[in-house]
Amino acid sequence: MTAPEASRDAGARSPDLSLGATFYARPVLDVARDLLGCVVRHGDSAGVIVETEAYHQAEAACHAHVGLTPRTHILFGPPGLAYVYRSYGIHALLNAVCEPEGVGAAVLIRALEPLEGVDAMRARRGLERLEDLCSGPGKLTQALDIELEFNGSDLAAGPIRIEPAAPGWEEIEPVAGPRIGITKAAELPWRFCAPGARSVSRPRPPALRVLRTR
DNA sequence: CATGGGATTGACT
DNA sequence: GTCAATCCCATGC
Repeated sequence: MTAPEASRDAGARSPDLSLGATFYARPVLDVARDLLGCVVRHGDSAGVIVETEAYHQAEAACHAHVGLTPRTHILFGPPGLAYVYRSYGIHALLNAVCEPEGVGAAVLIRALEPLEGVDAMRARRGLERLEDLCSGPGKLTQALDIELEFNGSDLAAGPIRIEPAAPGWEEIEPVAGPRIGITKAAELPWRFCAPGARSVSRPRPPALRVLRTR
């Protein structure tokens, strides 16, 4: 995939070991791939990112495509902020603002592998099975208690934090496919999944289905 | 000010 | 596979 060495060097870490603004200031496709394996933490719960999607103002599926509005201004702001919005009137979806300030782009966090605080996740989701807790963009925000109030918050400073991937993730080749649930620019292969992950949302990319038969 | 669409999920057929 | 639930906000009258 991308050059992991260059990405790691470019992705400066803040003192608390969260990923810093220079990590997010890069091309949104690079960030979407490099976020696989990173850890989203909020309160006592945390999970490993196993699925992302990239959005950029140049294509119509991105909220920033319409330009600068009260709703989208966060997307054009400094990289490394959280963009949280309500989807279908029901779910809060978590994004990481990317590219330099002035460019509207973000990575949607679509699925996590539960890592810590699993019982709290179960309580908030009202479900038991591990694979059902964070296997979707609306599920993971419910599991981690992420709501609209965190829109514009700093993903390095918290309260929601994204931490670097554990060693070894830079060698993992993401499975790319078309983005899910959109009608515009649906042909772009800007969805990225970690191969072998059990908590990827549906529909699973064909490449993952093959890996999981037997 | 009214309207309509959307980056979803879960229940049901 | 189909469909309803339900809310923010952009757009247009």
